[in-house]
Amino acid sequence: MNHEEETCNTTLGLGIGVVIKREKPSKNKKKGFWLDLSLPLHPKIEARDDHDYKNDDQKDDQDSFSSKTVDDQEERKGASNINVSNNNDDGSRKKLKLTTEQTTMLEDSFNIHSTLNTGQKQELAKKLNLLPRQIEVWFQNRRARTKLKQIEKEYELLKKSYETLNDENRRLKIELQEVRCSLKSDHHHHHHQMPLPFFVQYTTTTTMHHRPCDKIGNSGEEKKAFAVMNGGNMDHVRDNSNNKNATAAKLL
DNA sequence: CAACACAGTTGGGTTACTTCA
DNA sequence: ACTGAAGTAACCCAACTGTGT
Repeated sequence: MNHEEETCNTTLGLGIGVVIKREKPSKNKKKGFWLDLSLPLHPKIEARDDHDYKNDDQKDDQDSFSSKTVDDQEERKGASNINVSNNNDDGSRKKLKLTTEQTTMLEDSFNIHSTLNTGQKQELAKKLNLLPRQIEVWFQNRRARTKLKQIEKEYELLKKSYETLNDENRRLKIELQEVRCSLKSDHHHHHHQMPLPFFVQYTTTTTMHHRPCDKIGNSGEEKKAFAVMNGGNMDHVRDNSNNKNATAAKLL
């Protein structure tokens, strides 16, 4: 198309006509006739915009079903397949819906191997009466879906794990608060030391210069909780019962 | 350079839901 | 209050583009 023709094609007119409105067919939508008074100011451009073609070369690609590979082009020559025609009469993109049988076979094949070599692709395409390119695209999309689902699963697991730790952290903070209160009142009224729970030192920021492992209690429960606070690592858990009372004194 | 994988995007089709006459 | 048509948002998925290997 020449440039002048394209830029000058802006006619203005007044008219009335019956237009069949293009709508997506739907089960709950009935077809009908529409009286449309709207007038495209630039029909040629509008028609192009519908399909979002960036240039003529790309349009050509679309028309040839993006058959980039020799395989596909060869395949197309002899194809009498309805799936091969990619565009509607009005130029809009046709959406292929794979049959249940095709999907089942593709799924079965995907379960065996998530990627295909050229031979397998050709064979499957022949079996399903599709283009190798369509097989390729299906496998790409299928891998993407699998990956997405995997990521979603991992996200849920991490979220659960985070919530559990958060709850535990909140619980321990409350417990610490209670212990501190009782210790303070004991110290004030009776002037003698009480044994401190193992975790006191690790949940306060004032005593972090001490190695955590030196202040941990000796019971199984204490060790486990300490490991949780250290990301599940039990390596630093060791006998330190001797330090507990001294730690309590320091804290006060 | 061809072939391929992958991430991201586009657009057609479907479905569930809402609004309104 | 009920019903059906129409509008819309959300979703799915085939197909595409761009990039890297």
